[in-house]
Amino acid sequence: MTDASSAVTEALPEAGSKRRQIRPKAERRQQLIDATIRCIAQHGLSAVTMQMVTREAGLSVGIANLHFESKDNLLKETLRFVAEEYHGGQIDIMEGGDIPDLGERLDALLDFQLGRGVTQRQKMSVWFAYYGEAGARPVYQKIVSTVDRLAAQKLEALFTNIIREGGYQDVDARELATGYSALIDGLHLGLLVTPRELSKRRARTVARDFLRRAFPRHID
Amino acid sequence: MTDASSAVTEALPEAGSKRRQIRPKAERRQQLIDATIRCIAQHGLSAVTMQMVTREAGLSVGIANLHFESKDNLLKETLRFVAEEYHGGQIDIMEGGDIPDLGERLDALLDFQLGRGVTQRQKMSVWFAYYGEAGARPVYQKIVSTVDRLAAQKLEALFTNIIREGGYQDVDARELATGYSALIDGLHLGLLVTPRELSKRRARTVARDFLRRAFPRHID
DNA sequence: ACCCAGAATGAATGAATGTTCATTCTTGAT
DNA sequence: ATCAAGAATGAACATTCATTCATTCTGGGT
Repeated sequence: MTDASSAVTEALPEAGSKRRQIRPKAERRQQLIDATIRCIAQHGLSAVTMQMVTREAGLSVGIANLHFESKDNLLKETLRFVAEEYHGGQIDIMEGGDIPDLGERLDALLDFQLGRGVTQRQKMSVWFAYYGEAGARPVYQKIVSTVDRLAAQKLEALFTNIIREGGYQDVDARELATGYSALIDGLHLGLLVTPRELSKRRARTVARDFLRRAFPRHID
Repeated sequence: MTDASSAVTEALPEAGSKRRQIRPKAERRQQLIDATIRCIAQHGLSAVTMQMVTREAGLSVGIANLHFESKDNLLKETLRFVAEEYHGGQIDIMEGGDIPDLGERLDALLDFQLGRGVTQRQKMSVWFAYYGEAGARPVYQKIVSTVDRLAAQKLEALFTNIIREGGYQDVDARELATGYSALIDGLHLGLLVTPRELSKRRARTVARDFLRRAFPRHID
């Protein structure tokens, strides 16, 4: 898990290649999940069909039900993949022994959450497509809750360390972590829905200022 | 517009009432929009069907295409209604001559954004269901952008006044408004997807602390 | 060179859904 | 009472989609 940036954007395999290839199950599964992500980002969750996904993957319709039992399951597994990739990436950074300085670690986290190119936008689309359905789908809620809780704990731990190190007064790590997470989610939403109003640069600034106001001796 | 809390929760009309009623067009339209909101909240946007909506409204299938030309249009109008209601409510408070004290006005805004009961949760579901599709649907993006921009301007104006009144230094109204809006959106998301982790009370506290940190002389 | 486990295919199937429209019913005006 | 305008109905239709499965094909093992 947590390759942090799988090649979802890769082009379709060349047309004309009629020859049927046999590949291991795990590979086909990932291929289908990647295609699903692209389809959701481009057409929206409610418009995604099996034919669309398998076509995007360059495979036949029957294969989806061979490797996943149903469409529902494919969508569920796709959400799980995106959730684990995103949260896994965050957790790697927050635990990260590779960055000893806590301020720098914060910056790296922010970079991960609001950086990157087109790929990130695709993932964002998927992310919120599922959020939209989560209210009516306990399965989705559970998947997101599980990874979310872990990431929230790690963030709280990081904040606790920073508060101790900086000797900040009147700051509650847990509450600040909740606020920061919500802020990042809200900024993602803004980037997705009103990209004209909110540039990636400005989103970064806003998030950074939030952190600076809380931890002035660690940021900037 | 901006009744701020229409009776979307009202029960179905008594069964057994076979008598067909003729009502003005505007009333039927609202009836169908309300039913659509309930259906989206309960079943998710992608599972909503015309039969489901008209049944929920206690009407026949044909009527939806009589008052709205298509399902697409019904969904579009439903989004427009929710967007205008939510943003309209905010704007009323922010412009509000009824609350002269700026600190109290901020509190009233927060109350509107994170208060209320079940109705609010229904609206939230609808809200994010559309956000999820917005990436792939320019129409939705446009509807949201339009009302969003106006609300953002009003919020910035309010913050500007508060900054002037409080003599706060090193605070940019526009940036703070972006941050606050994103924070509220993110908290809504948390309330919807992980209600177990984030109570309404805690969401309020988090948002309030954001404001207090920025405007200490106006909050608390 | 042969074989076969199981990967891959895609035409066929049946269920679900959006939309239409001929018909019925209601209401207010005459 | 009568009538016309148009609101409301819901069976019928055409389409789309998920799923199935009989068949074909592939590649590693012998």
